[in-house]
Amino acid sequence: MQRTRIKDMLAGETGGTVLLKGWVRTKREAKGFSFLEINDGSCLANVQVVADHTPELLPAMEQVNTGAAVAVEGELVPSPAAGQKWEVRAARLVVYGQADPETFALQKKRHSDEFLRTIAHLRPRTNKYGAMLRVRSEMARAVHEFFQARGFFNVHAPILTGSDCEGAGEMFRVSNLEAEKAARLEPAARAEAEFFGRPAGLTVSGQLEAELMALALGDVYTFGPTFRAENSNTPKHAAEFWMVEPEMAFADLADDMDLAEALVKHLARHALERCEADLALFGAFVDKTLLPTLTNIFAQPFARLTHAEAIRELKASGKSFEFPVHEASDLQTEHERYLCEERFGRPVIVYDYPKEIKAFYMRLNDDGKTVAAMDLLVPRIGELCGGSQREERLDVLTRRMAEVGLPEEPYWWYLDTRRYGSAPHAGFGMGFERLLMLVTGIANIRDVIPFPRTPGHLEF
RNA sequence: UCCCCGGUAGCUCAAUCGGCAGAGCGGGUGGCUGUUAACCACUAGGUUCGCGGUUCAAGUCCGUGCCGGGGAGCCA
Repeated sequence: MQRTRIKDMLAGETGGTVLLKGWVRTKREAKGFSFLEINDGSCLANVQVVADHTPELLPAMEQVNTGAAVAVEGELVPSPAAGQKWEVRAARLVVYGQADPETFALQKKRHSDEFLRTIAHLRPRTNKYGAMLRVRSEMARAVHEFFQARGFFNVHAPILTGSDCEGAGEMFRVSNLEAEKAARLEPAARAEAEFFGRPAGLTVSGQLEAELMALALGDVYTFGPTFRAENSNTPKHAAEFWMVEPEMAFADLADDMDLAEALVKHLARHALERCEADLALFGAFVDKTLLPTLTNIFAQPFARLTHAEAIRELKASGKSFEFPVHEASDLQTEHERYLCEERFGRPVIVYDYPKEIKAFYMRLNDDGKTVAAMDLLVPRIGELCGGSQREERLDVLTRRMAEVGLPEEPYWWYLDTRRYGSAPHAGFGMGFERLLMLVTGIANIRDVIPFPRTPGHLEF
């Protein structure tokens, strides 16, 4: 007999014989029978099993505790008691794996996020993390749906890279050499001994490669892991995270902002429509304002203002910020939060930043002072997307590289795209975990990825 | 990396001025009950993060290290 997932079982209108397999959340003993709450991960809801203490069922039932993996065969019938529509009257009970109640870490009570991080191998079996993982999967699907419906191609950027200075952050070194042997070699000899014959690292961004693909396929996006060796210890940074990076040929900054806004709106709406039960859990126990916040995201256009206008808004606010507001500086976290949480009460896109505080590949505006960059800021989290129109003019690009002290040689292939058939193009990066923080209300990036990698943490 | 706060039972926390180490939940045993964060009674459970110091006496004070959280920077 085929097992029935709880999600399908509870959605059905008729009962009948079912085979149910899952993990016991709680066991309640009564006189002559027991109640089991079973969860199989297919949805947030458990199904209640009623098992009489018959000679066939009792021996197995005595082995069952919270956490055990079981199979139950029985009749799905309307429940006579309040609390659930259906329940299963057990005819057969098989225990696949027991869970010793003396040592099993997950209890029926609520656990702190900090504790659950120390048992990341077991936390998917809790309501909150099960819900997060289902939403995560659904959001990944929605990202692909969004782009593919718009004619974007999914391209796979390399994870191993030889580009030493992509500019987005500190890179992890990758080597197959034994550490002791490598340490004894001179730099040149060491590079030669490396697997790739040169220093290698893990990618900090697929953007440059995505640009190459966009200048051939038109509209593309990458969706893959990204690595930053920054010693960042904050609720919104991880050393390994997943990033969505669309890149569009024949597009300018306005197109870029339109795409980012449409993407975030689509994902917020999709979460509300397709993850209703799981989001209700987050709305009830994680962030009471979650559902209004998400609705508000697609209810109205995002605010858009230039960096200079943002500075004026901040100065006119009359607020005393810890960090002074200055025309030549990037916005501080407190500034970002003021703009989207207080001043506008919705997501905000800030664009046209001073060139000094942005990367070399961003397109120089006609004023010669600003670049066509944009940051999409959302309440609570701050920067969700960061992007720009790319500098497509070879002479301007090489001049900018010289200004910031970047050698041209390692970027010969990048510059080649500006020599041959260069075209205006634009794109951005969206941190997938930050999106999940927005959509679930979960406050720490370590809790929206199954096994978070942060400084000093490589367990699991 | 910098600033602030914290580390006590399996978990969440309390312990007054430096003076006998506590509670709830969870576990075990028994009872009761179509129960549903079940309930009632009893019970076991401690290197108070490590090291060093002050003191008659340290969970508590001092120094130091490790770990965790929050804020900042870096950014997605």
